[in-house]
Amino acid sequence: MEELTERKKQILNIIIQNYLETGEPVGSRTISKYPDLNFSPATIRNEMADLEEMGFIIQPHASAGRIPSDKGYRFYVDGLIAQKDREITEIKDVMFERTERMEQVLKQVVKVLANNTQYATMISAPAISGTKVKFVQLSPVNEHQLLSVVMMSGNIVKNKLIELDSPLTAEETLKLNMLLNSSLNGLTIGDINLALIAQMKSQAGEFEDIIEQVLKTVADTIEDEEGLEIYTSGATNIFKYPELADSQRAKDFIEAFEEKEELKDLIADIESTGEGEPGTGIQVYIGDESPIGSMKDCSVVTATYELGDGIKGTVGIIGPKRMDYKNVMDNLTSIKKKLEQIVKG
Amino acid sequence: MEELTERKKQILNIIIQNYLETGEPVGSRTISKYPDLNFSPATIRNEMADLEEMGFIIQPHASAGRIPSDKGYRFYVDGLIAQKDREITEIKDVMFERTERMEQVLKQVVKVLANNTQYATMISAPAISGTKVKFVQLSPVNEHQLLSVVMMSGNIVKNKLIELDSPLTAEETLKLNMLLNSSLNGLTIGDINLALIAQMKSQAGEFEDIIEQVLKTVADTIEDEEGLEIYTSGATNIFKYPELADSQRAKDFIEAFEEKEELKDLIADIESTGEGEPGTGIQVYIGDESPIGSMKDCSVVTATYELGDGIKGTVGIIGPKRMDYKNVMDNLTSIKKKLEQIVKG
DNA sequence: TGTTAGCACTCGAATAGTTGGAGTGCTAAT
DNA sequence: ATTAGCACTCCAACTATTCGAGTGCTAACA
Repeated sequence: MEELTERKKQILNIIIQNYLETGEPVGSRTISKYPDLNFSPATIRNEMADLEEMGFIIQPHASAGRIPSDKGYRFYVDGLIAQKDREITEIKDVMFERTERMEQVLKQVVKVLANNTQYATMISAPAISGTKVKFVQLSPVNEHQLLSVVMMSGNIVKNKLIELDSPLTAEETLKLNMLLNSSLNGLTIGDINLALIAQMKSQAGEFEDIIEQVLKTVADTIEDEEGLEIYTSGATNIFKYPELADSQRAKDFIEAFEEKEELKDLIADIESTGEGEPGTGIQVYIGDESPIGSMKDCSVVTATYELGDGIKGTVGIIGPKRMDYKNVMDNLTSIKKKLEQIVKG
Repeated sequence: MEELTERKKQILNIIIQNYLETGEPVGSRTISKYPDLNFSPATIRNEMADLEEMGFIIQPHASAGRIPSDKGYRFYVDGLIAQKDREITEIKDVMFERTERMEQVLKQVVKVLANNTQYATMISAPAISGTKVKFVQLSPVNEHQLLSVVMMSGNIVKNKLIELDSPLTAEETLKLNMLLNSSLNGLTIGDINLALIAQMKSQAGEFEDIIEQVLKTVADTIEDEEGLEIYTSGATNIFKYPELADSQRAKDFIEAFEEKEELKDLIADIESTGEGEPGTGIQVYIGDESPIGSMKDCSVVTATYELGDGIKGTVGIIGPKRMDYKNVMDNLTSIKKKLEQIVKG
């Protein structure tokens, strides 16, 4: 893949910026009108054909202008991330005064962010990310019940009664115990990802139900202890963006916000991949890059905030791919700073 | 208004039931095909014209069949409520086993209900409804701040600092104190309804902002103490009903579920009006009867559950006007029973 | 060689007609 | 009181038709 010439970059940026503003496909005539680009539409068209061939832009249909592809957005966003001088948009709300409880603060944060950006927002409560599984023990209670005991670091123990469809032999129980311990020992919640779960299930064969229930216990334990609580706001902002507002998509999207399970997966993914550009703590998922199916036509921008001692949380904004990335990143940076100040100040 | 003849009742019931099933306007031909009604379409049409004149049914447009009006639904629902032999649809989920915390149970309840009915559901945590306002005191702190102190029964005290646009004279403060105490003293949260608020505001004249803030403090106090928590589920089920699924309506509806403030108003209203038919504890709001604007095209069916000692909560289902009232009422009755058993068993 | 004017072409969005059927109200006959 | 018959209405679905924005290509040009 050849490098982009300066002029191509310029045109690509114009296309993206214009599309972000208007939401309409951008044509060659429009671009040629930009003052810093003195070329005829025909010339622009040639360049656009190249850009399309390289995969940066797309033609929705033959007689329309171009819109950015995911790769195009990625180019644009990477450019934004590179320029470090993030402008701190002062959050002017009277928040963070009289912080009765962290919970209140977080609820305010998502609301303010949703208001400022007009996108959907979420935040995870600060949590210690180090809690690890120490051991797991399945013990038969009777023919139809199995007691699962999970111990986490810090000697936190949690029990759960699992109902069995059919009795388990002692040997089978032993095998399951070994599988669980060898797979889970020493792992944090962040390490337990979908791939691992799938793998364990396949190894467990017919007992995958039990695996699932044990994992649920582990998850419950960690959540209870760490309080992996997620607050959201502005999910209905999705209706502001016609390309997302059809009912099936909107339903799935809002459901993800109502259930919050998928959001937890997302946050786990974020925290496991580590922060994007060093220092900023800001990460951007464009379209399919996000692990959540119902958000494949969205972009997700997140920031991780740290309160010291490994206590951290994630705050994120989810909107259409053509979101105002700059504003969103500024807001997140600002919020991140504010949150981190709470502890110190 | 003349009484309905037996035949008119029969026809009206057929129209409603058919419309509930199909969602399509019901024509005279369709009705005449019912086995227990041996009349020609023409005869039915005459009756239908009468029913329309009386306001029980509506013609969406000139060449369509009829659909029930709110009054029609009311007729039908009243008929349902009258027949006391509510069928207890056994909730077959494994719920209520191992009730770790009430919170968990309630979250399960709304989910199960939403699944069973395919409507949106809500439940308020059981709360002591007896907490009353003992006194309210406004004290000037300085020119721009006013301290409001609210004491509730049980000697629960809550403070809030109110910002003033302009200073208040001693006389004005006294007047406000008197107004607040005379209006609020001895009232429970249920007694403080919109009408009362409006009345107080009008009496307060230019100080209505202050009244509002004081009332907010009262509400906050009660909530904190009583934990008026609301759990919801299935808000996105609204997309299943085309007549409600247009984006503006859906947005407002789902927003109400996200914010929960309006739901609290609704529950306050329910608890203040007392239970509908004695014994059942089931109440039905059809369309405009509900106090929530975003639900004017919906029906709300609620049941109040009591855990004894004045501790009670409200569980409700919100769906389209053409909801399956019978199934919904059965489900609510069943849940109500189950919840009340938790304490006893 | 890079740029541009000109032109035929394509495609979607919007608008306007066309049709068919379901349902009605009215009248006159039973 | 009931019903058959009929003219009428209106929506929903479908089918042109038009319009304009935008393209790719070719040939001319600097």
